Amino acid sequence: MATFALVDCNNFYASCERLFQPSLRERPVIVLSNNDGCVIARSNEAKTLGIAMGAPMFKIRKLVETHDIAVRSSNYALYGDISERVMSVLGSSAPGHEIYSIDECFLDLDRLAVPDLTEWCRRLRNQTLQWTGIPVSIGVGPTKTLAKLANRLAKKSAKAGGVLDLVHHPDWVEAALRKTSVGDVWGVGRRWAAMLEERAIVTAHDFAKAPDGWVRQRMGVVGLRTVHELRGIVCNGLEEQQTPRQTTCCSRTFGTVIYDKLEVQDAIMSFVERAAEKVRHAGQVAGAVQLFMRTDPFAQAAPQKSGSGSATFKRATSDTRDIGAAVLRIFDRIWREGYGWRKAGVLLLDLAPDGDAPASLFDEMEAPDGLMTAIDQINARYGRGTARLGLTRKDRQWQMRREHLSPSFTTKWSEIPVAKIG
DNA sequence: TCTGGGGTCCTAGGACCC
DNA sequence: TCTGGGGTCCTAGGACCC
Repeated sequence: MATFALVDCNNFYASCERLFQPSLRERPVIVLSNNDGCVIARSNEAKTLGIAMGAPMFKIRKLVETHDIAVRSSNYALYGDISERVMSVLGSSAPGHEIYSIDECFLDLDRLAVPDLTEWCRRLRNQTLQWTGIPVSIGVGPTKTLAKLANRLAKKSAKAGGVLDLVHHPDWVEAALRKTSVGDVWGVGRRWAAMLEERAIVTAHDFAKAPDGWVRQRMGVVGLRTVHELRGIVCNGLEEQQTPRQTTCCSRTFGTVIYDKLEVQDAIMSFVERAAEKVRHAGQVAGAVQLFMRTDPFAQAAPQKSGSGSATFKRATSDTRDIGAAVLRIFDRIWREGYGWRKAGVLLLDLAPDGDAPASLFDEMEAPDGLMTAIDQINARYGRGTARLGLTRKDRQWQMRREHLSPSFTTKWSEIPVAKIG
């Protein structure tokens, strides 16, 4: 039987924040989304206090003050760095692994010959904690979906000690399925959960028993795969080598509503810079670009509007100037005066590896002038944004709020923590 | 006053072709 | 005027994930 483990970092962002600020270990911690808008990570204590995932900050301010909850703006440079450390510990522990997200990793334990898998998992857990400072939970199952499910239970149950193995305890599977509500199954989101519950399919166990034809019709092949995986039939294998991205996006909600065209243009041009940088870093070029913008959906009284447009490049590119010029044309076309714009974004589409981008037949190849490479090198050395094209102005009113940002402990020399002895 | 950002995959429907 | 089946490609939108 196949044996998958899912290793999941506990409250990952909150754990990262605590890593370099031990004083946070005695306090509940929450981490906020971009713009300090809503809660995206909570320590256990914060969960116990009733802070919901995704709760808007302005609605829980009272709770935060009352319980002296530590608040942090999200710091992805820090989390990405810690994630790499955790993944390298996990990756070297098992015959095969797949980094599934910033805080999750599937392991292939098929070929791992150990007498007691639970014991082995406990040791991996301790080792990860010791080497990286990040606590993890481990679920083991015959499919990825069941490993996920086991992981949830491992995290919730006190006596599991952070590890639950459903492969070597097949008699636990049914109880595990009964204990899990259908909406907590991997692959079942809000919409489908509501649809299923309406039809008295409430637990993962109910779902696993649903007839194939019905599931196929209501939820397509994706839903059917999930049902099969709950029954222990492998539909999703381990994807060891990560496939290159097909799209890259840079979008932001502005710190405030913006009416001024140049102001919006400014923001958009900085998204272009960032998105182009990303694809160059991945060694890719984009075949097309899309721009979108919208007003504030929460400002119900204000007139709502959204706009978008796209352009295809004659020759795929990662040059900020090409992309910027195309986006500017789209922007002029879709801009509407008199609306309070709140969010915009730039998507780069049809990404392909640089080098074998199909040139159009009659296009003379222009040699790259090296400007982009030079800019990237300067920024890699002296920090993002050191060298930029003159596409944007200095005052950036659209910029997001990050009022609770922790230092870049691991990614900036100037902010590295200092240990004083004596 | 204040509600994130960045992805993937699948499906339905339209345009077009033989 | 009306009449068919079968295929591909593309796009928009909807579902999901973290």
